[in-house]
Amino acid sequence: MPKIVDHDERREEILQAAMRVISAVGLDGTTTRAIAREAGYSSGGLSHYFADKDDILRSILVKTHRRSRERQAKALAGKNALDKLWALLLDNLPLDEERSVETLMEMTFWPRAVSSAELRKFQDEAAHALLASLSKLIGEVREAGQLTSHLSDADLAEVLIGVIDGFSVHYELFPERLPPAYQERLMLAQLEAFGFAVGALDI
Amino acid sequence: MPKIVDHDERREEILQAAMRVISAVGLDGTTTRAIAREAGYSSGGLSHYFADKDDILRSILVKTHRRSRERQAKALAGKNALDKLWALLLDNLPLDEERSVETLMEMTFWPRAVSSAELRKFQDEAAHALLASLSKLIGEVREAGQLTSHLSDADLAEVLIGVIDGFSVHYELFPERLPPAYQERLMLAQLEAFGFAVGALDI
Amino acid sequence: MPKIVDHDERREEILQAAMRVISAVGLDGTTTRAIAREAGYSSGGLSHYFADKDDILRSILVKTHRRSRERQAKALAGKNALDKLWALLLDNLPLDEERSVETLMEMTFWPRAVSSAELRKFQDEAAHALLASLSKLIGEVREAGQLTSHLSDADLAEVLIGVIDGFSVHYELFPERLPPAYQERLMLAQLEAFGFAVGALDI
Amino acid sequence: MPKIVDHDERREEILQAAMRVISAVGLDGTTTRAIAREAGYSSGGLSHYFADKDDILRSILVKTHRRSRERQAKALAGKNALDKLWALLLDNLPLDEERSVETLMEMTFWPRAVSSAELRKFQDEAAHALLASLSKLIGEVREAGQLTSHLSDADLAEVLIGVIDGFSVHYELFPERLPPAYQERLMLAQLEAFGFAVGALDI
DNA sequence: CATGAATGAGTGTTCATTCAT
DNA sequence: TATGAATGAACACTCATTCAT
Repeated sequence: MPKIVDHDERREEILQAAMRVISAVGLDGTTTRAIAREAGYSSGGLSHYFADKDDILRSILVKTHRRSRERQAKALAGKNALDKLWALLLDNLPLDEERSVETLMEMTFWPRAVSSAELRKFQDEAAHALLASLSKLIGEVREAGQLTSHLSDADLAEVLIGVIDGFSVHYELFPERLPPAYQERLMLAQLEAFGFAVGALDI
Repeated sequence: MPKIVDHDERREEILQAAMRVISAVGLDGTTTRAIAREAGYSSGGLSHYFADKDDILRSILVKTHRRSRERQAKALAGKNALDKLWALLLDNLPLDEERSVETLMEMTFWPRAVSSAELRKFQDEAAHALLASLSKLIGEVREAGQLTSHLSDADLAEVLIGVIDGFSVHYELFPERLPPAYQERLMLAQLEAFGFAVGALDI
Repeated sequence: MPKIVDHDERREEILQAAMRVISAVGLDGTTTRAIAREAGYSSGGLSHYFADKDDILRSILVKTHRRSRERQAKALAGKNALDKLWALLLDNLPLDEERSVETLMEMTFWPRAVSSAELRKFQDEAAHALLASLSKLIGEVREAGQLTSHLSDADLAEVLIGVIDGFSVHYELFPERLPPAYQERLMLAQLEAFGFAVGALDI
Repeated sequence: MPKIVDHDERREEILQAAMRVISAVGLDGTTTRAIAREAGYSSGGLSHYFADKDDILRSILVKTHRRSRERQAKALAGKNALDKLWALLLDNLPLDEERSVETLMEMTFWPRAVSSAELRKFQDEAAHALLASLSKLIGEVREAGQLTSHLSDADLAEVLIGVIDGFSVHYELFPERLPPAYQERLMLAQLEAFGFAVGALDI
């Protein structure tokens, strides 16, 4: 009997290792050897689990997005529209280690997406999905009489996603300037400023 | 008798060429040869003007920030506080080709800054400078009775810089989703939501 | 209690698989994994039957030559010298699938033999054996009064083996140009031209 | 002024080096590093002159065929059909160092051609060109009344090209068995056997 | 016996950098 | 100054081989 390993589990471990390496030295400084070493393999050991380097990188994004969707599904369950909106916003901010790493990966791939149609398409779809979710929730909040802004749902969603990604960048670069609690407070102020009934939030 | 060349001018040309290359193929795909060719030099010709590749990249950021400061100095001259604030915000958005390229460079270097203390320090100083400028102007606007928000100047500055960088990212990735006019309109709505007297703006 | 397998049989199967792989992708593109997969084994499974890759390749030649000898022994049995000669010539031409594959293997190993003394020795012995057989048969044909050429037996053998290998190469590269029937016809013409009594052949 | 080199000359030198390496260790054992070293370059030095390894290998064949054509053009000039035919046959045999190396290259690429359509096409065209030349000359010889064979021109050409390549293989593998003079004598016997007026040859 | 995970040397290739001209 | 030839380290990737299970 040969040693049997759980391929999905190994892939996950390797992706975690890859993300650690990227966090430490940047995407450009990331070599397959470094990933292999970090994951506890020798130089060619990753080939059992990933076709090539690009497969690893792509898989990081796929995994990150899937995790994010799953986490949000849980975070939003059983809430009213306003609380859902709040939960969705928080979930897209780098408020804990897990989301911080996801944010960093996202940000790391942004410049690459500029010159890669495939990557851009991937990011585009994710951005549209988030915008659509935000818009829908904002519409529901408005219908519930908890929003007074004259801006359209789409406009509001666009502003909110902007703040999210802006905070994300600044937090990754200067974590001490935007600690999680501060991000939350500012995001809440943002909602209040735009006429959301933040007093009704279940915080 | 050696040929006399204007070093600063040549350096500037080379940096422009480098930025064109980076825009086209991304920072990772950028080679010194490609920069040299784009600038009209042969492979080793840049060594007279830059110590090495890193020197070129660093210089792009230095130049970009200096240009930005100079442009803002002009844009802000002879205006009242509210108009200055508006001008400063607009100047940091990718509303024309020049600022779009600057934004792209900035964004391109973000992930590198995560793993480079030197780069991060550079970005940090620039961010603090912008935050300080914004805070100061916001304070002046408040003193002029054109701001009703109960948020602190610093908090408001932080939110505004967040929106700026968020829009920047989205514009570079999906320019058609956030055309300049739309960015302006949303930014104006943002000011209005936070109680700035946008009616008094000289637009 | 270990599974009992017929080693020789397994070796034979593996060699057949190896020859199929070589035919399909060439000797350079042939990997041990590909051979193993083609033979129905997993990656390391061949090690029970062959020491290493080279052992497999070497064995292909050994096997091919042995097969060829056995086949010729049958083909020549009970014939007169002229018919034997004809049968031997035909047997060394790629006139059917089996001989075509043998020919391809032979040809595949030719360039390797140039830089491998061991391989060259092997090929040399085989060539001498064939030359000797041809010479002997030619001598017998001549004694039987069925050959008028003034060339020596050895010279005639050398020319005939040349034609065989020339046709072999061309057939493997461009099979449609030298279909089996055409090869036979030309070989017969060759014999006739050199004064063999081809009319007496039992075709 | 930079060091100016003659690119064509350097390419030629590199190809010569590559051919030496191939002759010594075989095509499979040939690495770009070995070629570079043999040519007097360091590991990456060939990239100025060849796009990649395949470019080098392809160029060897192209060069070999071109050289062969040029040499034949000279060898055939100002001769009658029979002498031309003889010259063409000799020129395609490995009778001196230059032609021996060409033959070895040809033979080295044969097995690769089996599994490479591009390579096969290249070899096919060359073979057809030679066959056509031979056929045409044979026709002219026949018209001149110097050929009595009842075989068609094409059939005769096919047999002759077969002998050529057969001798080529055997010479490369066992040079001492088929020294140049012996090859010539056998080829002459071949012509005589097929009814060519070899007595009229200007040897 | 058979599996397939793991190794690690070796490959082709790229590219920042140096430097003689 | 400018050229472009040359270097050599680094990279992603392949693959024969080993070996615990």
